[in-house]
Amino acid sequence: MAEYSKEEISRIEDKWRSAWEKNKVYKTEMDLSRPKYYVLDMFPYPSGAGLHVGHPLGYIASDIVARFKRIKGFNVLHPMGFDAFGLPAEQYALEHGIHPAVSTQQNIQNFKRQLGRIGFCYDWSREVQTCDPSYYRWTQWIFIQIFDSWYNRKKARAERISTLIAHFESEGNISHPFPNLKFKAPSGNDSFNASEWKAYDEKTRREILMTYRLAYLAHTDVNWCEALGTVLANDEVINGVSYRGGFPVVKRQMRQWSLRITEYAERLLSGLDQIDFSESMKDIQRNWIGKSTGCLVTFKIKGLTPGPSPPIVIRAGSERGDTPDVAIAQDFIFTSDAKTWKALKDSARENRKNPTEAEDKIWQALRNLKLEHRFRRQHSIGRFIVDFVCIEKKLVIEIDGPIHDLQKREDAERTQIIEDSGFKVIRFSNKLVLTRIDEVLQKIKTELTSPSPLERRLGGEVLTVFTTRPDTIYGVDFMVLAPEHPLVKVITTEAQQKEVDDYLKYVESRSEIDRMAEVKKITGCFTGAYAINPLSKKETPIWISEYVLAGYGTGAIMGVPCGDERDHKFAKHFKLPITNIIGSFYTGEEANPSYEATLENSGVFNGMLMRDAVPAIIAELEKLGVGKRQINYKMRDAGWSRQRYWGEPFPVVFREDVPYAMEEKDLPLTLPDSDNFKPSGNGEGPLANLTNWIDFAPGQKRDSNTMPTHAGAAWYFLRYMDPHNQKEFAGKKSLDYWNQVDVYIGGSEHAVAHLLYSRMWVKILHDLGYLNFDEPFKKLINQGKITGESNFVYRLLKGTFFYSDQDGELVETDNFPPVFISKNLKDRFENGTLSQKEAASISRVEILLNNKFTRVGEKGRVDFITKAFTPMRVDINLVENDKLDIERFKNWRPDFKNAEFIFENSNSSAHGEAGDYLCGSAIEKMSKSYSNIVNPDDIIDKYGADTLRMYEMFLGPLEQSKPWSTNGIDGVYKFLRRFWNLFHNSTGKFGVNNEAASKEELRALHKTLKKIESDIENYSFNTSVSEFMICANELSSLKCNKRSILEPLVIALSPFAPHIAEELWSLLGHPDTILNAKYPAFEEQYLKVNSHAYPISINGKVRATMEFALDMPKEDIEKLVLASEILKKWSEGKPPKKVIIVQGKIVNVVL
RNA sequence: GCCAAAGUGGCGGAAUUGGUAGACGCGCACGACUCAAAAUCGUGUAUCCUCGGAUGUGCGGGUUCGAUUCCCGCCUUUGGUACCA
Repeated sequence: MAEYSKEEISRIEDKWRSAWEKNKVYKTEMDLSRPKYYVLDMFPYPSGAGLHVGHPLGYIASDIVARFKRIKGFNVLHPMGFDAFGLPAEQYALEHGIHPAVSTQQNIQNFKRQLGRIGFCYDWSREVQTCDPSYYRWTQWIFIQIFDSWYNRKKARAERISTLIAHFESEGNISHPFPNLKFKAPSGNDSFNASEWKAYDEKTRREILMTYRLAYLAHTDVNWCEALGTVLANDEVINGVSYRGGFPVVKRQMRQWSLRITEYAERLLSGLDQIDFSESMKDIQRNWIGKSTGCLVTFKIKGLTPGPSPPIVIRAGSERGDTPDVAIAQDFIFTSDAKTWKALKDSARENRKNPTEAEDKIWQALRNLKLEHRFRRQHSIGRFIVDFVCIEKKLVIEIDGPIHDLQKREDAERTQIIEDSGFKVIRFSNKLVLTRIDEVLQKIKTELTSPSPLERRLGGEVLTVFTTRPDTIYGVDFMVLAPEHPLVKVITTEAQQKEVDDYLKYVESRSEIDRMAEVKKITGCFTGAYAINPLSKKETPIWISEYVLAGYGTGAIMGVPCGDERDHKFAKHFKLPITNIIGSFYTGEEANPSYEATLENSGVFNGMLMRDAVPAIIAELEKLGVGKRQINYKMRDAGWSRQRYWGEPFPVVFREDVPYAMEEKDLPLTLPDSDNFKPSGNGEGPLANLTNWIDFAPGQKRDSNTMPTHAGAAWYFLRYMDPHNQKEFAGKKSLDYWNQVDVYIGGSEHAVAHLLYSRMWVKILHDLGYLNFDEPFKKLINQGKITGESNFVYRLLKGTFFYSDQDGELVETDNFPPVFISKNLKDRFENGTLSQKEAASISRVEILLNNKFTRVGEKGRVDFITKAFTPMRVDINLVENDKLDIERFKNWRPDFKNAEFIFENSNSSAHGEAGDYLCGSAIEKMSKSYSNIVNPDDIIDKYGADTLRMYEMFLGPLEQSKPWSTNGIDGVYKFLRRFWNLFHNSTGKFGVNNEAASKEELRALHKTLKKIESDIENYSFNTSVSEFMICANELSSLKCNKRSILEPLVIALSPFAPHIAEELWSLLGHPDTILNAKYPAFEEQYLKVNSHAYPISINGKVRATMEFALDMPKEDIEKLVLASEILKKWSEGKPPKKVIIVQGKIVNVVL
């Protein structure tokens, strides 16, 4: 005796949820005898705001797929977990003093409770939480594997670092040059050989290996916010200022971990062809990877004749003590600034008095040689004192004593800094000087006779650019360097020095905000130098400009104004001549980047189509040895350090500043418990505050950073396969069986970061032999975002209350309660179209406030003298149909207790009497901070989980974003009731009969079975809900309550509305759960019709329909149509010109 | 700016190897039941109209017997990206 009422729904749903849990129906085991199917949701970050109706959209869809695949006979893996490390919990801890571990667990419990109510078929025994040490133990383990790997470009795969060491030992790095050309061998060369490698000490070797590791430590930019004293994540920086507070953010270098994802650029790109992601998703990733094919072209720099090589002035560098600035000055020699010079003077003198044996030996030898260049000893350069220096030849000689051996690293740094100032540094060991002084002197002589570094650069150095348009090389009118380009220091002429200095200063002064605000602003400066075009031999001026980025390509470009818009603007702005190589394609007004033009003014390439000239010119450049085919990627390596507490600690130990991976047996490195989450203030993470943890053993240090939340999310789908494994991140058998995720459903906001990192980690694990697949996700579906409707009240701006005092002066006061004005009234007030009545209503409030708040001695008057109102979001639960619930609003926040309102309805009194306060509204994303969250619990309380599930699907196509609205939820609710009623008689008693089904009934059933199946395969759930409705409507009108029809239908409905389906299934007499039923096969025979109502169109307009048998030949149809009354009526006697008959579709007669 | 997706009744949306545009639902209107209301059930519901018809899928063209669907050119919205040579 049951009606599908609210009480009954809640009884049924509760009953089955607990039965499912009790019987562990969702527990999944490996079963090699059955095909597997892996359905995955993007696991949520458990926020304090709880689940809103947007979250379940994707989860419902995946749940339908999982349940459908199960009744189709697959062994379905459908797990859920939590992405539980992250910033919000840490910020919450800072604000409320609740430990992230505690708030995270609370939030997870709440999420699980909410998810539980919707009836998902998750196997919770496989739950993972990224913040659980038993999970992040393996995140750390994988990190170590990545750290212990390098990318073998020859084989295009990751390998163990041991294989790299083997290469180094047998042949140095000749076959596997440094991944980044910036790196040099300790000798200063681009490569080293096997014997050099063998001679390096442990630290040097480790430093070299670091430049190859797939997880590596290097100095990289962070977003430093001085005002907040902390480092910010990229998404906490908006337009160059901090997301909170709007403080300026600058780039600052810090030593951090990065993942060398750039090595995988090509495979991440080509892998897209094998996976089923939407085209737009692939485009976003392709865009991000940003591959461009082109070539490097080297231009000779026209020799400069600046007279004697200019002396060098070194300023001691900034307080932080990094690289000193270098400038070329006119007259005097100064190798430190005055202050540093002074500071170092005494110790230099001291050193000169007490030379080491080796130093003394060299000094005497140098004097005896009577060289034409003078050496100085113990001379300060920048902030260093060097052993010997020849200023004229910019040569520094350093003797490595026993102390030097202990500080190789510092020495290398020091050498670098000194060399950056234009000196060449040569080092000799103490031992060498003492035993083989001749050899040493010979080396010094050779150095003195060879050109100085500056001369060397000027004479031999070339300017290399990257271009995707080598075909335009004859159109190069100028070259542009990034301001940071190292050549700038070298090539600038005396005449241009000041201008260049000023420009560099300007660029430096420009903050991120300025640059972002004025992206298209054209600035630049001529260096005075010229480059020689390798093909046309033309000399073109070399400029610097901030529109050229140091970090991409070579940091230099060739300017082709007729073919590139930016180059064109640059040329116009600085009035540079423009060479036209594309004839009429260039109008003089704007650049034309076409490939279709025929080349002119291009020497031997004249007359060639640009498209064809690209390879031809590359070939020519390669032949001349001045060009090389090159592929560039926009993508950068992924910064992997976060200066945060609530994340995975890096499983490394620093000894003498060299990082070593922790041993596997020592994992996990657990996050130390602490209540101090404040940033350390010096740019390091909060862990830096825990010195006991950082300096855990003598001579050993830990990393104060933690990993980003991407780390835990990069592999969680693998852990689900074998979540309790204590020995491995997942067992090989499980990995092989469950394999790739068959369908992954989640939001498109993870298009780049999460999906790229997951793909990269899987590729690495694959390369290292742990996985037999190298793409994690076979198919990706992006569910649309569900946006919410926020409501606004309009508060009179603070500080806009005035009263006039005794002397009639207006005095500002804040002595008044908040006043809110109704939406439409506010609009009219703002644009000055208030009616008289409304104006009166407002002045009534003024009078009222006047009476209420004017104090003794404040003989004043309240005036609204501005029209400024602040929109303020109000909790949507206080608003219904735009009307604000005044009483609840007053209790909402304490400071609104005494709020005053100016109501919409001007007829009613402003205060105390009835009137409506109307709120404004806007569609925004659902967020706690917008107070516009719609909680699925409320919907379930009202309609039940089945209705919620079907309604969310009915809302529209899964992938489409849409605003939440409950309009129409009744339709779904009514459908379920109607469906229920098919199984019950008018008194609510359950009963089906066993009569044979009619043709119509069978047709209705099988049409639905077919449509549901194909809709689920196409992720078109909104249309499947429609189909169920149509079917229920048809069966209702057929008054069908036959078991043979209804039973299969319940199975088909069960993925969508599992609770009602399970109840009906049980009422139908099945003791086992419907989850173990089989999806009924549809049979084509029931769908067959033998005739079709052909629409008869005349001249393309449908005029009538005629019923013909489907197998009627065209000729017969034509005859019948031509003879019909319809045609007679419409042809008006005109003879038919042509008759088109599409069998089973349409007839069209052309007159 | 560039790249991508999308524009269909009052609303959510359906239909694309080119073949009856508006399925299904909401809303609305009318009717049945009821003393009444709710619930439920039934009927109708793109627009215009001289009631025969005409128009209609963002706008303007084109291809076709036939275009929401294909092609060209615009407009608008949303997402991605931001001087990437």
